[in-house]
Amino acid sequence: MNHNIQKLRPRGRPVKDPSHNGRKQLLEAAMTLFAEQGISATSVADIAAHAGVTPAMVHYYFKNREQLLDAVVEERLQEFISFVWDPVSEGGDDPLAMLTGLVHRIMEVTDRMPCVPSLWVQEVLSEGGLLRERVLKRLPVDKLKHISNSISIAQHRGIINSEIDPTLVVLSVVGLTMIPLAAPKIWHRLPNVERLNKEILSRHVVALLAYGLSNPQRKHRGKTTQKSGGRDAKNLL
Amino acid sequence: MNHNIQKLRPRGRPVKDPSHNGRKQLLEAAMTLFAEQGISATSVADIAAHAGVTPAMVHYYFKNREQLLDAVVEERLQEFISFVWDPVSEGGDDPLAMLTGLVHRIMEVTDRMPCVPSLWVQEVLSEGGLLRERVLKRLPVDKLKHISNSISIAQHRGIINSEIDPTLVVLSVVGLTMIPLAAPKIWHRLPNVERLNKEILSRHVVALLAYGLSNPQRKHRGKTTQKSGGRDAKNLL
Amino acid sequence: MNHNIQKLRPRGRPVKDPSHNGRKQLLEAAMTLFAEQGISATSVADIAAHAGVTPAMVHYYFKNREQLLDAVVEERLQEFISFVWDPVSEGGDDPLAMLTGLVHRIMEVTDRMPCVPSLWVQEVLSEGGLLRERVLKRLPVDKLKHISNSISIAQHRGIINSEIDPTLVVLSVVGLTMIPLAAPKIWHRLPNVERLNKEILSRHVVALLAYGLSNPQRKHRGKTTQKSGGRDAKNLL
Amino acid sequence: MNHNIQKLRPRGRPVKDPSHNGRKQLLEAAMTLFAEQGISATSVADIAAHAGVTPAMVHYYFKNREQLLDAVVEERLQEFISFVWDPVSEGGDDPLAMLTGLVHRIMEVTDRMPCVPSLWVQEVLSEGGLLRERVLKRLPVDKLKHISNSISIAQHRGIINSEIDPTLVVLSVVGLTMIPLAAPKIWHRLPNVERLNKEILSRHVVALLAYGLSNPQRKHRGKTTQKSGGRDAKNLL
DNA sequence: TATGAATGAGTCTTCATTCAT
DNA sequence: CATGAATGAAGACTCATTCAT
Repeated sequence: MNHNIQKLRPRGRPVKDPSHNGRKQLLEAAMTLFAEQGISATSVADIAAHAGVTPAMVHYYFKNREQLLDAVVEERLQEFISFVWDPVSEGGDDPLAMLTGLVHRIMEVTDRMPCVPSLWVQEVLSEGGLLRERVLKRLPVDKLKHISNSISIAQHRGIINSEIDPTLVVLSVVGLTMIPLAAPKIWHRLPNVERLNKEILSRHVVALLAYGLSNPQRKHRGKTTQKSGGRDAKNLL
Repeated sequence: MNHNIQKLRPRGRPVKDPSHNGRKQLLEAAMTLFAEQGISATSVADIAAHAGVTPAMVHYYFKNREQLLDAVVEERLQEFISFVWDPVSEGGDDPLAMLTGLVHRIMEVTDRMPCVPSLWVQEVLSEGGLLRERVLKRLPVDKLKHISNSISIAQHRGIINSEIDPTLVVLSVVGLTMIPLAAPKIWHRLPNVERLNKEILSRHVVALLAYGLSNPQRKHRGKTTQKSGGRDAKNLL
Repeated sequence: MNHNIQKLRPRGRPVKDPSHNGRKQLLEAAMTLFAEQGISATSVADIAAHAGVTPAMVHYYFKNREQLLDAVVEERLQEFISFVWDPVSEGGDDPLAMLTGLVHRIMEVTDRMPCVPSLWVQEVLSEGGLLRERVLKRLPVDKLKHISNSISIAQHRGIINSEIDPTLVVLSVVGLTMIPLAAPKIWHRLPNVERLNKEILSRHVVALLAYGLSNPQRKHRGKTTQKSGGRDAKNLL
Repeated sequence: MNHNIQKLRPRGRPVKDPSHNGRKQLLEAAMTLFAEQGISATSVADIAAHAGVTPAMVHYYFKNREQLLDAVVEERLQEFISFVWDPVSEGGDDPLAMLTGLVHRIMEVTDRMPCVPSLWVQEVLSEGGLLRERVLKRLPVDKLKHISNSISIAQHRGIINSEIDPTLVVLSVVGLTMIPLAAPKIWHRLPNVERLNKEILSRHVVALLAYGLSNPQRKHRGKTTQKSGGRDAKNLL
């Protein structure tokens, strides 16, 4: 408004915080707010305010709300997907190893990108998620297939529990990891759960995937269960 | 508030379908749309249109958008919670039985209330979920505690895998069931997963909880794992 | 809704509070709320709620919001006008007597109709007052003229202050009485003014009209007034 | 909050009149319409239309209807209050001089701010006036007290009519000036009152305050006043 | 690069009014 | 006499978007 003040400053590049990259900050603000409130509940003005600029700047950098969402996927979620999935070699054949690898990498990458789980749960996994289509196109379908195929094979060899559904396993991994990571704040309020400790979560999920609740060290396992069938989970304990 | 302008056409109620309960239909429409699009993305007008009435009717029956959300929780989600949790007796002491009970009841009740999982994932589990506070107040904290306590005890007796975190188990059950139920449409698009079959899902989750991927009928289990500790899941298969 | 209960009661006149006249109560509620909040700020629903009935009843009795305003004027403000103006005989010729009469009757009638001053100030005197047209038609123009004529004549005779504008006098009376009566609650908040005491107000206004601030008993202003006391404004002229 | 629909036509700012300050014009429009119709009867859209912009602009400049009212008080009525009251020195001790000063300044300032009297009558003096609280906080309580105290003292000295209520005098001044100024249009319709002439009104009010209807020059009321003319109300005390 | 002013469309909510019961 | 259900219009406010500067 007060243009007189401008006149007193040197021309050319305006006085500016050099460590300040508008686009990146806006993308960061968008990620944060989208994760906190959901995309639909976050206005362009919210994002601008959170980054300390005017809403017009959001359009300057991203043209569109729609293209801002594109950028979120291309520049952030893609990184997440790559980090988690790239190491899954399609030649590998130990399903549990592949799955625990997924779990560990999900834990690792969410240190750097803490917004992702919340975003993923709300905007990818949910029915009307605004990023779903965009993200689905970027998932490594071949690797997903490879995992479920490996599990099928292991089941036929009697190595893996035949009641497990091979095509649901990756989804189970996602559910087991992303849900607790998505809303850490909430779990304080449940009894005994204090802060979400990622090491504990990681160990918990891996253990569950490996043996479920059953204690793999228990002696009597093997023979007895053979008879009684062991199939009836209710007899486990 | 200029109430003083003469209106040109008469207003009021036209013909009416006699078999028709406005409030219930609106609540149903709200549930459906909230589950499909998320609450923030669903306008009062959307809901009204879906129920075939004018937006004003939503305010007639619910006064507020906020109170519509209250009604969703009080009249729908409470039913879900009760159905799933009421049978969990605090005297019971077999954790796996309690958990499989939860799983089976979640499957059963979502036949009648197919919108719930999507709603739950988006609006209860997510960081900024609009129903979170409302729902959290209605969760049976004592029963949650009871389950985690039972697991702890079973762990000390060597019956349950000590790497499992007792306080995370219920959340794991939620993640394992709700995520696949929340967005059935999407999974067609992943390889091999056609329609979500609840029986298969149910068996899968129960199996995972009981033994994880490991095959409970395998003979050599027991002694070998005792030595190697079985701790390193990567060595399992 | 529950018509079965109706069947059990005797037919004919329904069980009803005999002292309950819907129309009158609604009119009363309307007066009260119009005075408190202004007409524009008062909805039909407000009025109905204040009278303990449904908004539809307001339309049952008054057909229209507009016709409710008509009723307020015809059945309430007309009474006020008549009470205040009817005794002003067009044959009388003592202006101050006529004015003090107005003042006293305004005070008297507002005991019975405490809402009127507020209504008058907001909806008759104000630029866009919603009752203005309706009320103006009912003012006794002849009597207004008679008063200003009487004052003119008295001025020519040297009896009345020549700087007084005859046509503004009645308006001055209105301003002097109605403004303090219109918002009694507010004046507590000004220094020293506790409750509005009508006797004090009445004496104040009459005194002001008679002599203004000047002390009629002051010696240099004339010996005669000393005797007659000058206290009784009615004796002034 | 469905922000995700593609819009068909571009929006944004079209041509613009360069000689034009949006905020000020809106405030002016608001003053005018509030005075004409009352605040409750004036919609944001009315104000915008009167200023030749869209309703959204009102929210752009004032955020809120409520904050628009704040601005009216802070930026307009405060000016009025200051102009009228600032010159009232708390050291002065001639009550009538102070009052006639108030009258003259009210007349003067309403030339520049013709909307104020109507606004004041409707929204400050009236029971449910929407500006009442805001304005009351800004009245110079000390000066009000000072005036009523001065009158009390003068009454004890026998200089001022003892039937006058000191605390009601300022309110009387308000009623005598504001009511006629508030609705000038209406008074054409009463007999003889053509256009409201401020000089006449001013002289009328001052005369009324000084001597009421009584003629200060009347012989029997004192010889002295005959000489001094008595016309100048300021000489009264 | 950055902003202030502006807009049309949409959202939530309230309102006066109607009418079958 | 009384109400519940229903409506179209209008109210306040928000939003994504544009553009001159």
